Formats: sequence, structure tokens, C-alpha cells
Amino acid sequence: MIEKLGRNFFERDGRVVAKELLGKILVRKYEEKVLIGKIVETEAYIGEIDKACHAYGGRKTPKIMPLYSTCGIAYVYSIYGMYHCFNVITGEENDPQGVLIRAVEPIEGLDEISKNRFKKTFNELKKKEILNLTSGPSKLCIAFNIDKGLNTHSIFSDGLYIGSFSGIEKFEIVKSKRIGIDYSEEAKDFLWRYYIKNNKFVSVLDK
DNA sequence: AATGCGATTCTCT
DNA sequence: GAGAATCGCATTT
Repeated sequence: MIEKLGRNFFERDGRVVAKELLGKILVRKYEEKVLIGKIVETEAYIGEIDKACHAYGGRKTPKIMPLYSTCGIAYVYSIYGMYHCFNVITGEENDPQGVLIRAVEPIEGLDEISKNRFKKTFNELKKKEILNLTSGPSKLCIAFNIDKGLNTHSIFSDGLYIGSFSGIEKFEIVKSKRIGIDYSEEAKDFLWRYYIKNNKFVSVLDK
């Protein structure tokens, strides 16, 4: 059974939420389709103290306003002209912070996930393509049909939510530096990326 | 109106 | 490991 995570889960520090989101289940439903992935890699962005966060220093522009809203909404933005990144807002309202979902492991809806990424069924994929399905923040957006249309959308909704499996699953958590934020001075060294050790769908491994 | 770049990915080498 | 793709949006002129 999958149990949907509620407000209280996300109404906490983004670093705690990011860590605890590992092993949870991302559920995406649309057009009678059900896609499910296990979250294996996340990053926290904490605006108040984090130069890598879009909302650092109380910065407010139309694009980043979702960061200031109540927890449990999606913050989806476009990047590099052709990709998207998907975050979940955490913490108290007006405290800009969130968690970037960087990678999931495909669990259910494999054909749909494969078609969204490579226009092929799952069985037609090569090994390399399977590992490439959802092993990155923008890859998983393509695979799970997440785009700006879901920006500010509730993640307690039927079309998009996060749940937990009943039952115990053990894994080791690795903490490391976040990816792609080398411009952010001291913040680039914060160990706010979390991933499941030895999971094949993690986007970048540490040395 | 013009400029510059990014919480990335893909395709080479 | 380097370079390109490609454009919305914030910033500068």
C-alpha cells in the first residue's frame, strides 16, 4: 500500500525533508496513466542562508515566487531553454525553501516513462537507456510529463503526489555537495545533496 | 531594446 | 572532458 504524505511532512526544514524523501514514491497520474518512481536523489535549497537558492537574500521575482508560498506545492521552472526542474516547497510560508527532486528509479508505468523519454516501449530500450530514463532532474521531468503546467500545483493532488511504502526498506544515505551551482561561493560546498548509496539511478556519483 | 546566463543533457573526442 | 543546444527571464542600457 502507498500512503500519501501530508502537509506536516513538508512543513519542516528542507534539509530534513530532502533526506527523508529518499525511498519515498513519486506518483504522477494523467490521462488514465499512472507513473511511479522511487526517489533516490534530492537537494535542499534554503533561501535564507543559501546563495545557490533562487530566493537568496529575500530576492523576489515572478518566476521564483512559488518558493515563498505554503509547503506542498510544486515549483517547476524551465532551464537552459529546453529543460525543466521539479521542486517541492518545504517549511513555513514566506520562508523560501524547497527540495529539488534530482533522480528517481522507475517503478511503475515503465512503458509510458520510456515513451516520454525515448519514444519506445520499455522492452525496446537498451541497458544504457534504462539507466538514462530518470537519472537527472530534467530527465525525470521529461519521463514523468512534468512541465511548467504543474508549477504551483498541489502535491497533495491525485495527479501528483508523494507517498511512502508500507514495509521496511533499508539503505545508506550519502550526503554530498550539490550539482551545478559552482557560482554560489561558499554555498557550493554545503552538503545538501542526498542520495541512496549504490542506487543506479543517481545522477552524479562522488569520487 | 539588448545582453547574459542557467539547480541540464546530449554528442562528440 | 569539452562544446553545443536553446530560450525564458532578470538585469542592464
